[in-house]
Amino acid sequence: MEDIPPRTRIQTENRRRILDAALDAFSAQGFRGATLDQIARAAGLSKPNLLYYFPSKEAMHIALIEALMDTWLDPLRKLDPEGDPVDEIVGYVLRKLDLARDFPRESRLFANEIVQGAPNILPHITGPLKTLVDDKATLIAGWSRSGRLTPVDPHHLIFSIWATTQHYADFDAQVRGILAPANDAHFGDARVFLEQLYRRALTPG
Amino acid sequence: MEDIPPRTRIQTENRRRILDAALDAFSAQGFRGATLDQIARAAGLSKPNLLYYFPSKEAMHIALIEALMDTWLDPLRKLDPEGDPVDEIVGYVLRKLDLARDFPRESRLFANEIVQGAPNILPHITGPLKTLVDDKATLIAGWSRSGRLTPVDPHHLIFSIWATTQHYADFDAQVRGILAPANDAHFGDARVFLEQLYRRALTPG
DNA sequence: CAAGAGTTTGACCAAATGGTCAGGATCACG
DNA sequence: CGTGATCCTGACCATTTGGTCAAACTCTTG
Repeated sequence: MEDIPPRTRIQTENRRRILDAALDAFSAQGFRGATLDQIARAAGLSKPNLLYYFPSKEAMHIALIEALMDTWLDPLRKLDPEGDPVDEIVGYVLRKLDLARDFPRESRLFANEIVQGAPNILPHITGPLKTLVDDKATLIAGWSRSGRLTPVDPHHLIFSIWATTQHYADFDAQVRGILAPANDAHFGDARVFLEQLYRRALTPG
Repeated sequence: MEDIPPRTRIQTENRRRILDAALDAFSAQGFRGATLDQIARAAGLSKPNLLYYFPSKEAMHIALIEALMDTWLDPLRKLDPEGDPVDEIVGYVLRKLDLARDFPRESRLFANEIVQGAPNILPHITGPLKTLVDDKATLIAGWSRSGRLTPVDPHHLIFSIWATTQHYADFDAQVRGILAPANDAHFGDARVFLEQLYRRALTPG
């Protein structure tokens, strides 16, 4: 639960490098697929040195996931009850898509964890995450009731937004294999498509 | 490439049991997370016996993925140029959702593979899969041009359908954690939501 | 039922892997 | 500059894991 904050500069810097290397490894090969040797090499440290900063491989994994959860849900928290419903949701979609483009490793780390049954974060999902989602679902339901948003199941709307946006990070290999783009240009097309999809589906009338 | 077909009844039965156990293991824990001992125990066979039927762990993985690819893309192949465009696409969505409900292990196996960079199936993705998708994208683009479908980027439409439907298999742990359903009832709600989402977004006018 | 093909297994192995530890190097600071 | 705290490492260890193999068992069929 409580993190003892790093004290020295060396600690700050080395913990950062370790977590960065570990994020590379875990997101690309899953928890079991990543090895300490590999992480150590990428971080430029020796294996025992890794274990000087983190008591175990699992501790690195947990540290990464906890750090992730914080920022990951930020776009959802920003859903503003005062704004225009359709604009708010479209804005959420686009912010989430930005996250997928800018933090694909974090997205894949999360995906790996959930696909394998969420062994380390089920409590978080059924706790704070569920609370937040239920809260925003109520907001969306209110918008629907007021007629400013097409009536939809709010939970499944949120699921669909997660799915469509994270898809570009998690299934990047497939997307690139099919589109064969030289760069990240396809994110622009995805932006246009998703905005249109949700705007048309959610605008009443 | 070429499979030597099993000859005896024992071979047929044991290969089936091994692949079933391997699918359980690989889909739940990824390729590296699954162990031969675990698969052997689940299949009710000894570890050396496993390796009598398959030359290596990887051979099991490849056999599973190849078997999967075949049926996985069937719904997309069924997109009928003669049908009503919106109905065809909605039908595709619902068929894909049925697959996610009925074959979640296969979906997760595929997800694990892609998230980790599709090391074993990139050729298939850039080959036959891309060909099929490009073909159907052309069909959808034609529907759009004829005015019977809202103009959309066909590739991203297909991606969004994959994402929203497979989400219910791949992120099952998260969906259940948030909805806390006692059974598979949420698939009914997903059905209603997705049909509405795509029908509203794609119907012209 | 004899015999060869097909099937199964216990014992074993090499490599990989997460982790430990005693001691040495380096740094911060009085 | 001395000294205690912090940082780092080579050597080592136990376990796990994918895979091998010779021998034994069982099934089929002439």
